[in-house]
Amino acid sequence: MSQREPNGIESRCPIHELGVFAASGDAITVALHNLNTTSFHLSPGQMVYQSGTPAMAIYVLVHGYIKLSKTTGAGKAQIIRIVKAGELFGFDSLVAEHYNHSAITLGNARLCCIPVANLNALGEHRAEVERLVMVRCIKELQHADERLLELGAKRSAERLASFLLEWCAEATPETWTPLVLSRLEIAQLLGLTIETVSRLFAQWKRDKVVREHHQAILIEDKACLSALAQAQ
Amino acid sequence: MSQREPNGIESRCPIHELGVFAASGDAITVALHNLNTTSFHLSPGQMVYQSGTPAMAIYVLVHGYIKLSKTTGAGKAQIIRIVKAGELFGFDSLVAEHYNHSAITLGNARLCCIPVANLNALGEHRAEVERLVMVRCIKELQHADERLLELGAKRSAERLASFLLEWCAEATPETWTPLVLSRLEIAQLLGLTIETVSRLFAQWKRDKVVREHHQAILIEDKACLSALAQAQ
DNA sequence: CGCGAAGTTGAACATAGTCAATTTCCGTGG
DNA sequence: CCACGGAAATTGACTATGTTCAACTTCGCG
Repeated sequence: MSQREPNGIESRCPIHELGVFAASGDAITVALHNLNTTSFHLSPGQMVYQSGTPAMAIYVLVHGYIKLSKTTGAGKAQIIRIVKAGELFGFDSLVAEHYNHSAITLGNARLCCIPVANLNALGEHRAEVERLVMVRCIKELQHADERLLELGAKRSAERLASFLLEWCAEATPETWTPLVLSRLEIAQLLGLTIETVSRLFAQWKRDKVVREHHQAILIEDKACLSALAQAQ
Repeated sequence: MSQREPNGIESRCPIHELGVFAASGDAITVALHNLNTTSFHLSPGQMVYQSGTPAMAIYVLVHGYIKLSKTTGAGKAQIIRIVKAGELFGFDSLVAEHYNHSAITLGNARLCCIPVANLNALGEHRAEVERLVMVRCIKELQHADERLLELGAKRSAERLASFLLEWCAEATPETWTPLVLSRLEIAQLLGLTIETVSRLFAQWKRDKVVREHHQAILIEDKACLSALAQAQ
């Protein structure tokens, strides 16, 4: 799967600089060079892989955001996870024939493709890389546990409040955080409808809990939003 | 083999006979003996580990069922996963200080505890075992994806129908499947209330879609239930 | 039997969904 | 630079799905 950049040149993948493999020692860093991976750019809304398609590579997101989603028999979509820079996705390729969800870019993205076949090139370091993958996978599982709790046991306001708090987790009280998701995408992530999300935003803007400018948001009253996230 | 014995006495763990490690070769099977794990019995409703508690072991369920659950700040519980015989749980111990959910038996259970510290005893085979853990973990992640779709994008009837179909997946048209979950537990698994679950069961019994005897169920009209699971 | 827990059922209610009408936003072309 | 067009978002009115509350029944077990 070798997509090309607009200029047609693929660039070396900065895989060893990424969070995923940041903790690895020198030996493994060197070994990763053997993967000879390349990074490439994708435009907004492009598909990295589609659900049901043969799974042959695991990916590292270098820059941007990716949404992983699944669709119901009736055509209703659910966003499974939002992948952030430095994270791994496409684990399916390590155990299954096909991907069990689709991966689509949100905005411009740069990612690094690691064909599973290339893992053999790692030789003795393969185990170390697999260990890193295992660790990441377990963390995703923990994250999934949390999301299951959100979807199964929380109301609309609690879900959206929790989401905003997590999304803006790194923001200081005065920094705006780009909201790369549309209302539809937020709805698909939280198991709600566009209208419900829109109404909650409107309410909270009136109540001076959050502010929204172009595509960015700012939490004005974090305490209040935390309370809203905690149910009642 | 797994001998039965009263509470308190531990017996050799039949870990190498289990589904988790069934695919492993002879070398790894021998290596697993080095873990020197023991299996033990738990009564219905006993806790294996509690959310927030130090995580120091990964478990293999030898016999019975375990529910993994999480609780909301407001005290509302969500069942994350039902562990079946032969499956692994407690992955958290491999990456985190604490478990992020609780594990409780459903009925009598026999399980095998693998303290993560003991993995060092595996020596060169550690990587192979970790690979097996990684594979299982990825499969759990796929399962979690499916559950997220259920909770986020399906209605009550679809969720319950899907659950019953999966639960009775191995049943032939005439075999009864023990339903080890109470109405409350089904509700907590599907993000519904006891009453909603009860009403759906009542409806489907009237419509001759399912039958329920003591603690067992039988799907009478699988086609109909499949249709119900598919939304509309 | 008789008790308590689990499950069922009904009626009222509330949360979120649906449908529809606007409005806002944003990119494109005149 | 403005006007236009289409997509996204907002808002309102209505509806429906599922929850809540409460009464009642059934089940399992001493």
